[in-house]
Amino acid sequence: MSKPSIPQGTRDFSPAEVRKRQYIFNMLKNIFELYGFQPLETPAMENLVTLTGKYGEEGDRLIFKILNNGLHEKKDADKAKLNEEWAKLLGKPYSTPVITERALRYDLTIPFARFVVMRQNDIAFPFRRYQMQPVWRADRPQKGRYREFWQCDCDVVGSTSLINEAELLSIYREAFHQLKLPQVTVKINSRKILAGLSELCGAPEKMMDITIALDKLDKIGWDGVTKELLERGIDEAGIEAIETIINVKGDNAEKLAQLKTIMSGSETALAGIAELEQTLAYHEAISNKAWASDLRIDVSLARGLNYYTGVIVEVTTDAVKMGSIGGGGRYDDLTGLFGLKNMSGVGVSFGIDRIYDVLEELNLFPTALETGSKVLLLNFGGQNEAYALSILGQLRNAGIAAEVYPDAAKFDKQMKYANKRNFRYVIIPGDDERAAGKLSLKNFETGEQQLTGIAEAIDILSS
RNA sequence: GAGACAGUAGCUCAGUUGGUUAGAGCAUCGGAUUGUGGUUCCGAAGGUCGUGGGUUCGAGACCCAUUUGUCUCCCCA
Repeated sequence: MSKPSIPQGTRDFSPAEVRKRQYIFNMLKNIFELYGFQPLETPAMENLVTLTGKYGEEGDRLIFKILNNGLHEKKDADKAKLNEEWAKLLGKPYSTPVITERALRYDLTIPFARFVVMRQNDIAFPFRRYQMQPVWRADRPQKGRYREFWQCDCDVVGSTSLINEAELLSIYREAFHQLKLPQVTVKINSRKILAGLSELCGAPEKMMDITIALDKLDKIGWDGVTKELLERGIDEAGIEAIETIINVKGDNAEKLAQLKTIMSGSETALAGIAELEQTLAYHEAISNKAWASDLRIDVSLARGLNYYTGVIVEVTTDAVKMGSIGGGGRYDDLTGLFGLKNMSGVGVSFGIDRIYDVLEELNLFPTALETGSKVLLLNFGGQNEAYALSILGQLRNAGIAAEVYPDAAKFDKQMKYANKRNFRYVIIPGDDERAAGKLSLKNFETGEQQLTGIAEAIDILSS
């Protein structure tokens, strides 16, 4: 007999783990609702064509494809076709509707864009929605990386106002503040500054190369970035220009002022700088001084996804060695991929599995999360069992979460069960109690026990 | 796609340059104790040592292959 297992990179969530995850989900949901976002859910699977080509070459390889079923029902002609396609498939990274035409959701943004295009006539724009669902990636799992993980996304589509950016920054900072996550940095940058950067170093067509190299600054340092820039065909003068810009120091206002001077030769960069300035001003107006996170302009922030066009954001914590715990940005033409032009959107995503791992590692979950039933009724069988059931019904009618031990097992066994399940009270409805029309109520934290009437017990349990 | 490490009871792990019948803790079940748990004591059950081959008088240990998992690079949340 082989031991059961689950697929690599997936996890079961025990009752205690689910409660902790729900603690995060509920907190985020409340914030999203407070900011006027509406819930949305989309299918676990999408048509493959909806997803392919949206996440870059690397992303396409990481999409989980679903094998068509019902193959046994195919006619002979289809079977021949099938064999032919299989032969092609085995050779190279190739896919065909004969073999697969559906795939598991890779993120929440593309399905959202698809939804917006499909329902464009019903939606009141600007449309603000949040979505908390699992996504799947055929990546190699490692610390903080899973093949099935949840994203909590929050996007506004149909408005170019930077108020949206400012509000999303607030949502991030409010959420991490409420979760009490320490040493959080919300990094902000603009794709337009990166585009301007590539103009200034004389290689506007190399923007992707520059951003990819620059994104690794934290990991490989400036020397490593220099090396990578050279490999990607940036000349010495260009690298020097990049270095000047990267080395801009000071608070956000000081950085912006310096960038304005250094990058005055690029209209694009100046537009990006103005965007950040306005975003920060809006954010200042709606933010709360109590939020502990650091909101910092970081010119080296790049972000992988290629559809971002304006402001980009990424959230990290220095408290634990972990990749980013959230990210997002502005995409001017997301729905254009599905034929709807001039529909700008901006959104952020919370990586709640990583947030969970960080809170767990730092022991930051509230201790009172493990609730569940408050009281267990012991079972003495026969008429006592019937008596216990009548009490059980009365407790539940009074809104008290209660359970009865389903078998007339040994007293000791039932008590041990109550202890292990962390019940706060145990009710002992035995012969004596039943004869008196009362019950024994034992407080499992203090060990105290008292004989009371049912109404009085309900009073105690309700408080 | 590339690399490092690991796989022994349900779980976490010991296991001496290769030497009788492979151990512990926790969990489970039974008993001391058929109305009093969390902190008692006694006992029982539980193993093709991931799989296949090889070296050897002898392999849980050494070698090769394979598989699964963890981690790192790449990329990402």
